[in-house]
Amino acid sequence: MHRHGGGIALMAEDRYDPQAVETRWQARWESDGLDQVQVDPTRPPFYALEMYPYPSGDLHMGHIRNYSIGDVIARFYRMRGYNVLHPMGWDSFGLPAENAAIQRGVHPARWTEANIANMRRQLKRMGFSYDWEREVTCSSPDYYRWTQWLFLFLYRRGLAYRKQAPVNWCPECQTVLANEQVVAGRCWRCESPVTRKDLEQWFFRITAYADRLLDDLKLLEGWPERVRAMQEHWIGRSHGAEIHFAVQGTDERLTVFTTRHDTVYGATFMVLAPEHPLVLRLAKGTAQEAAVEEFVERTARLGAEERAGDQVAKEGVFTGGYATNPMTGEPIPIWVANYVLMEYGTGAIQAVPAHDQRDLDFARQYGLPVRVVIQPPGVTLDAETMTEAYDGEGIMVNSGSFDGMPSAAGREAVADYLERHGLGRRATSYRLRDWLVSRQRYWGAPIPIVYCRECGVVPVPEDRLPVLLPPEVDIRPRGMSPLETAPDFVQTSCPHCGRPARRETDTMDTFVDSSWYYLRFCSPKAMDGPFDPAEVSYWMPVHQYTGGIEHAVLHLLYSRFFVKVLHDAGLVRFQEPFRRLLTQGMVTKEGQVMSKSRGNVVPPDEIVEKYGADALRLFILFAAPPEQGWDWPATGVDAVEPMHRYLQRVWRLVQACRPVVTAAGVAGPPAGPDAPGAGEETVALRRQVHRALAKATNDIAERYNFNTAVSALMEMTNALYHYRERVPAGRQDPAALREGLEILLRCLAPFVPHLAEEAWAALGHTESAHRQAWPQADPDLVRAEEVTVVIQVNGRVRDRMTVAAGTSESDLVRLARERERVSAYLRGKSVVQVVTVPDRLVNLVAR
RNA sequence: GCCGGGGUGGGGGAACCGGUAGACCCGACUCACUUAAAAUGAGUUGCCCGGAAGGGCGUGCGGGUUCGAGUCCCGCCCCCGGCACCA
Repeated sequence: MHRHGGGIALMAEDRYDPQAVETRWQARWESDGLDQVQVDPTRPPFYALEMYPYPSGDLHMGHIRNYSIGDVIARFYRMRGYNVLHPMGWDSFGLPAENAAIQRGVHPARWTEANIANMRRQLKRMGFSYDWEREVTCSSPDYYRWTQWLFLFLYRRGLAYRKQAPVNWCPECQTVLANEQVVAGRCWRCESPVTRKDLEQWFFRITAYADRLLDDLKLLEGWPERVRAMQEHWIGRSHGAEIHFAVQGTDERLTVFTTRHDTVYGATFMVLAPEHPLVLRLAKGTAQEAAVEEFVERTARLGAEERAGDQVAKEGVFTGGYATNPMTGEPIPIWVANYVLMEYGTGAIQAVPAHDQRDLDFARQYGLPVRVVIQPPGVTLDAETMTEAYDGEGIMVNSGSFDGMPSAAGREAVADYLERHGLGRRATSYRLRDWLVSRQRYWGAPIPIVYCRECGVVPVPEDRLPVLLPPEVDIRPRGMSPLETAPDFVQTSCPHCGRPARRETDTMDTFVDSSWYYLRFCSPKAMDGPFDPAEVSYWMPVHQYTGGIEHAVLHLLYSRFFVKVLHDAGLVRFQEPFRRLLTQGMVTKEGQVMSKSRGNVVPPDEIVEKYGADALRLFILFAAPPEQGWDWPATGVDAVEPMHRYLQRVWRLVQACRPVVTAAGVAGPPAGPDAPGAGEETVALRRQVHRALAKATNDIAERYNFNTAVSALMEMTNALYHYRERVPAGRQDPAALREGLEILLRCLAPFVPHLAEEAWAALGHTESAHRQAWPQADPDLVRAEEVTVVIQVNGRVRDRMTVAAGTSESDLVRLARERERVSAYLRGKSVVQVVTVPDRLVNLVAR
């Protein structure tokens, strides 16, 4: 055994210095325009997109993870010959800028600019390969002009409208919120309990696209199941029926929505939502009037959480009115209760306590009758004593001429009957509501609408866009739009008749900005429209979108809606914006979200300073598969150190091999596995290198398992290191070493672009490592020559043997039975069955 | 409650189609180099019994299918994320 003492020794000055190397190459790449792209019809496009950040001031670990993943994908596809669009921009409208302005007296625009400058610096320092020429900033007039244009585009298509409605109000943010932005009754941003307000607001008619948004989820095979499930649930389509109930003593009728019209004979009472317009009218003049009024008033005051939260007890009062069950003709009492929502269905339900748990709870609480109309298989329900409603399928009973019908068939039969007799009709209901886009805040795109006393609601003509945000406005929140306080903004003339008119003073939800930014990136400087159709048709749809799961419903649903509208107008050819979606897991610290207020932030800047961007990138990719949540280790910044050590190891390897592999005559291919001169160790090395290459390629392209791709590259490094260290110099093939090193460096390029480039240049290359083709694994080398075959006796591993790959099954069995250790286990027994898996195992079943 | 994802060494995580459980990295331990330490390199490291050879146990729990189960099936438990009176 020969030993080299200190291994691959290096002089101190040869240490890899990430700070110097990384900044040097960043400057070089920038001046070379390495990452800039144009449409090129001769090459296949690949649009690699990561969700653009809100410019909060600093990159956090979630960004680093998101963008490191995206950068590997972008660089990988570039090396595979694709023309890769990889842009970055800023989701720069939004509340934090205003809050900072209020707290520190700095204008939101200035605050935003400063944050963008810092975060752009941080992104560049990470070496992400963005085409910065395409940077978009959605708070810039060049951008929001087109956001306004798109608002008008929706308006002209009847998809933007104004209505008076009860809306979610966040008292902390002093603005309204869309349903998607209310999480468990609280504001998604500040977590304050949301209250209700009755306001006239602008909405986008996303419900008109509910069916397509739902049905087309099936097309999104490249999306994670959980995201599709979340959207499916959010849209919440239910097929059922509307049934009309006549209100006794009036001409009124009450319509309910139900998915269980097969249970209509069991409807023993009705329940209305407290906001239902009929509630007060029904009670009027009855003994119940005062009680109903009191109840309605009391529930109206409550916020969403207190009103409809999980732990809120059901509560209601009898309205004094009766309806007629259209099937039985019986009078049934009409109640009002907190568990019925005005927003869903018709705001009224038929209560079938025997077959709906909520109705049963309510019926038991108030002593209302229970009637069994569906008989489950094998059990007999007792209406008097049952405490659990039976909501499954069964046989209809107590249901007149429908008795004996299975419930599924009964639904069809009842629906036919209702339709035939004008008592109701088949209907579909959705959870999805229209998207409320008005915001009573300053830092957003002004809604481009003017109100004229003569002409009414008048859109600002497209050629007068953008409607600019006035710079000097008192933005302190006061429950109304800050733009109200800017007379020069508010007072305008009607674009239609020229008379004095008022501008709309609300701004748009910032999710409108992000619903189309991916289109703008295709032609960021387009002057004639939000995007250039030719450029968009080359790049779109996005091939790979990477971002946080928190946008599973919000941003991803809104963007899908926008694309469908644009598609219908013939402006884009595709139906879906994002072909493949990768949602990376959250980075936490001690199980908690990293945040300044918690004081558990691991600052990327510090890591970059200490170990370099490459080490940080590699660390976060190596730690866990991208979809998985992951907790930053207790060692904090220093957790990255092992990756720094690995990069030093790669560098030492390259330095040590350099004189040998760059010597004259080494450029040719190494001797093949069958060449007479090829030493055993050399072939073994090449097998290891090519096998690791094949694994890394597959892990990146097919599985997005960057952690295992990195581990394959580490194994490749170890194989090269051991070859160089342990094989006697005379038997080392410099060409094989060179081949291995060059494969390694090209594979490392997407992960650690700076080190790869520096080492690539050190091997004498003058063209960038990032302009190289991704290496191809040689199938002859990937294929194993010798394999370890496991020998089992009765399913337990008892021995292993090394045989030539492809050894026949009969030979395998013969060889296995010859083994001493195996025969010891077989002594006194007879083999009754033999199972072989070629190249893997032999299992001898003996008794 | 419903939907989605998990539970594997001291830690992060591998095992892709039912076929060598624990790749790779960290930590720990031993050794070399060093006056010493760091760095670097060589090695050991799932648990238990054993001096060793060797044997037994082992992927949340209980069953099952199979020559063979981390992987498939049935029934549970726990953790994370989403939704939550949606009729």
